[in-house]
Amino acid sequence: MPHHTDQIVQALKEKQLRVTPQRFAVYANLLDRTDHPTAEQVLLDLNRDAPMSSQATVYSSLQALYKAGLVREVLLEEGVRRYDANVAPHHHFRCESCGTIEDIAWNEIRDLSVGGLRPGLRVERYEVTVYGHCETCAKTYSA
Amino acid sequence: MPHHTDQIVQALKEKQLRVTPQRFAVYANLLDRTDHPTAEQVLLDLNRDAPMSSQATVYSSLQALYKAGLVREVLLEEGVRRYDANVAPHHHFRCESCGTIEDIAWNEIRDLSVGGLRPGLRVERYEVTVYGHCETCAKTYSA
DNA sequence: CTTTGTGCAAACGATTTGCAGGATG
DNA sequence: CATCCTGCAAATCGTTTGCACAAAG
Repeated sequence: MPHHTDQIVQALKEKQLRVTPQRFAVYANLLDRTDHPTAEQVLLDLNRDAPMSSQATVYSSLQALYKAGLVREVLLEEGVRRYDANVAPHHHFRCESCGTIEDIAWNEIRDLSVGGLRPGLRVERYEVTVYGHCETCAKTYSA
Repeated sequence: MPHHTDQIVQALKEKQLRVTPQRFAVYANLLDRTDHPTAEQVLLDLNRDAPMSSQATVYSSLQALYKAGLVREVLLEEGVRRYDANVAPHHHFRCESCGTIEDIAWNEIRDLSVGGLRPGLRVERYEVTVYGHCETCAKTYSA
């Protein structure tokens, strides 16, 4: 339980978001997982035990959190929109076999020289996506 | 007209794809543009003068070309699937103001050390996405 | 001629929206 | 107590599919 109720409430309030049970639950859920779930996965998780939220509300909560800058969207597969509560700059690794996505800490990829691009372009930020196979899949489908 | 009819026909045949007017047109269209269009944009372009192809056919042509490895999908915005006939490895620049996407030649970004990742991960390839503002937008909304 | 592609319209799945009732600040 | 949120159902949008006919090899 790495995240305190108070911290979450605090974060929401700072962003002028009303603290409702549903919105709180969505954000807490995202903070507690690192698997970049989709809206539906969050919904399923929230309603695992007892009904907690509806589809429409999860979508709107995610949208609110996104606009507030508390979560980011991760787009690495066609037609799949994932969410991530880790908003600090970082990169991603995607396993081509099982599809899992894991974070790569920002400083694990260094020395990236983006300075040499066409002059006139104003570079603001960048992101690296690494594709390959995770441990498990590398073993299973090894080669 | 940088691409010859014969080359296109040749490329399709090599991939065991039947050469139909529609499929030819879709591929030729992609080869002639660098703006990473969506399926709908390709369709509109093909039917600009006279009806040339249908929605379903453009979708299936793109799918066939994609599976054959003649085009790639580019996913930088939520819910927008773009296509690119440049299948050589390269990076992308996306203007946050006008949304245009342009290619960054592979060798324009060097010295990327992907070796330091968690051992066990088998890295196959990577891609860099750079976000910022293009010349035009940098001027207009300058800061 | 056998196989594959085309085009229409209907089907689909993820996301969004309209709206009435309910909760938040 | 004014504003914003929830949840339901209907609407939307891009993409896919079923099928009859046409074209490619």
